[in-house]
Amino acid sequence: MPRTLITSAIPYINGIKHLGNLVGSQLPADLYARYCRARGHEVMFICATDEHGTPAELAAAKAGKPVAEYCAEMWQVQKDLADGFRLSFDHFGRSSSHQNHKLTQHFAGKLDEAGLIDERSSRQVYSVADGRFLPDRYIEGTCPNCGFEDARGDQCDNCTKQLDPTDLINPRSVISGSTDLEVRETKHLYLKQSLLKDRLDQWIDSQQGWPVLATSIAKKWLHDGDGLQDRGITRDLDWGIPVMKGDKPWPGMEGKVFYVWFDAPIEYIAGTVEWADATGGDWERWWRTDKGARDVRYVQFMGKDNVPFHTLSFPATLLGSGEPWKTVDYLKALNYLNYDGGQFSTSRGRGVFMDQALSILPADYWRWWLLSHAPENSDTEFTWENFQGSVNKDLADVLGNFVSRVTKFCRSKFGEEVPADGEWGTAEAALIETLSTRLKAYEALMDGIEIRKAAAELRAIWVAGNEYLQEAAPWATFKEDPAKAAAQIRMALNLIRFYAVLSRPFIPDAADAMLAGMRTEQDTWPSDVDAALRVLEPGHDFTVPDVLFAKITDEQREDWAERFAGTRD
RNA sequence: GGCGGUGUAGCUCAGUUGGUUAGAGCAGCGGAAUCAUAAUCCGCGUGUCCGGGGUUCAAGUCCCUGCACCGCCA
Repeated sequence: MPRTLITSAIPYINGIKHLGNLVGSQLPADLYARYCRARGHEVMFICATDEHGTPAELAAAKAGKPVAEYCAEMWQVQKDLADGFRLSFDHFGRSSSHQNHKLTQHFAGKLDEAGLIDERSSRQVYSVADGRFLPDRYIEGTCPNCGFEDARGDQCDNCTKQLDPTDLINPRSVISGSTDLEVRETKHLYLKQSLLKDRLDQWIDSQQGWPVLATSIAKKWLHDGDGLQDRGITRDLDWGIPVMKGDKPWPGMEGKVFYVWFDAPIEYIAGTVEWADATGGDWERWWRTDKGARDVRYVQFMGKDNVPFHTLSFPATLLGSGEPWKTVDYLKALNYLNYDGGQFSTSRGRGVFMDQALSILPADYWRWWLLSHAPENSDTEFTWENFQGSVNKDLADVLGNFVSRVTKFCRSKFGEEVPADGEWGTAEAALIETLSTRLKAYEALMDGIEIRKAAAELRAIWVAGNEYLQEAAPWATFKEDPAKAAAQIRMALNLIRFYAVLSRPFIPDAADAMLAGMRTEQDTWPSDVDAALRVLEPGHDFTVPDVLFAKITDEQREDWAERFAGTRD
C-alpha cells in the first residue's frame, strides 16, 4: 500500500483567512489527500496554526487577551472553519504545542552539535515603555531621505528607500507610540546556512520531478548574489519557544525564544507527534527514514511565496541535524487568487473570508469553484459573475440536474428501485469505453496534481452521462420498449454512484448525498468501469435526493458583490 | 532601482522539447429533445496570440526592444 505524507503550509493564527489563502494551500492539499485515500493509499495529512511572533502578540493585545488565550481561541475558530470546508486533516495542530517546543529545541541542539549555530551580537532598538525590543517594521519615524513622517524602520513606504531603524528621525514605537527608545546590544543565534549551501545544492539536484518553478526559485536563492545567507533564528520576545539546547539551558540565551520561521515548519513533524499522542499512532514511521519512512512519499502544498522556506530553510534544519529525517519529495506551489480586479485584502476587508463564504453557501460550491479555477500557472481572478456561472452550470445543471432527471424519471416509470429488465447494447458499450478512457485521464491528472485539468476531466465525465442519456432517450424508448428503457435507467442510476465516488475529493458533501440517495456505501475507487456500473443491482432501492445544488440567483450575486467589496483605494 | 511573473476569442483560462487550418469551458447565435433544478444534447469562432524588430524553411512557442499590469527585494 503506497504511503503518502501530505502537509499544507500552516496558516498564521492572526485572524480568519480569505479564500485566496484557502485555495493557496489547504484546499488543494485536501483534494490530494482525499484522492490518495480513495486510491487506497495510507495517508497522513497534517496542518496546524502558526502561532508565534509579534503579530500574534499585537493581535492578542488588541483583543485585550493574554496571547496564549487568544491563540487558543483563534485555533478553535480556524479549526471550525477547516471542518466547515471539509478539510480532512488527520491532525490540525498548533505550533505552540509542547511537542513542537521539544522538537524545535531538539533541532537547535543538534544543529549546534553539528557546528551550524553561531552566537552573534547586534544592536537593536529597545522600547523602554513597551519593555521590549522592537522588530524593524514596528518602529516608525520620519524618513531621512524624503521627509515622509510615517516611514517604517525597514523601508520608507513613500520613497521606497531601504532603511535601518536607527536612520529614522524622531522614531517611535508602533505598539505604544512611545518615543522613549534606545539602542541596546543583544545576542542572537544564527543558523549558518552558508555552510549547508553545497549540501542543499546537491540535495535539490537529486530531486526528481520537482516543478521547475520550485527548483528555479530555490536555485536562485542559493546562487544569486552572495548565495544563501545565515539567518537569525531567535528573537527577544516572550511568546514563543524558549531557546534551549535540546533539553538543556542555553547559557546567555535566557528569556529569548526561537524565531517563528524556525519553529513553524518543524510543526509539520510536531503535528504528527501531536496526532500520535492523541491516537496512539506511530509518528516516526512517517518522518524517520531509519524507522519506516523510507517508503513514504512526502508532498507539500504551499503558496508561491513560501517556496524558499520549504526548499531551503526547512531542509537546512533537517539536513543540518545530521539525523535521518524525511524530506520533501514533491512540492506543489500555487499562485495568488485575486478578487474582482484587485487583491484580496485582510486589512481592508476586501474579498470573501472563510467564515463569510460558509455563511452564504455550502462548502462544495466554494470547493468546486476554487479548485476548478486554482491558480496553478498564474494568478487567477475571482469574479462573482464567473462564480455564479461556473457553479450554476457545472454543479446545478450538469451534475445536479443529471441526478435529478434520472432519479425522478425512474421513480415515475419504474418506482424507487433499480429496474431489472433489458440488456445493455452498443450505446452502453460505447459509454463504458468513453468513461474508461476518461477515468484514466482523470487519474493521471490527479496523480500529477494538475488540479484545474483534473476538474475539467471530471466535468467531462459528468457530461458524458448527459450525452448518453440524450442519445439513449429512455423517455422515448419507454413508450415502445420498456425493457430497453429499464436497462438504460439502470445504467444511469449506476452512473450516479460512479460519479459520487469520482467527485468526492472535490465535492465531498454532494458525493455523500448522492451515495445516500442511492442507498449504498459502496464507494471503492473503480478499477473496472463496466463492473463499477453494475454495483447497484436490479431491485436495489433508492430515494430521490433533494436538489443537490440550488442555483445562485442574480439578486444573490449582486447582493454579495456589494457586501464583500470592502473599501477600495 | 534590482530581480521575477504575466499579457492568447466578450469572460476565466489551456497551449509539450518551435512544425500541418491556435484550443477548452462559459457567454452569444441556430437547431433537436421534453425525463429534469426553463435543466440537457447537437452545430456555429475572419482572435493584429500586447506593440516593434530579429533568428529560422517554419515562432503564440527562441533572441532583442518598447508598453501595460502584478509581485518579491530576506
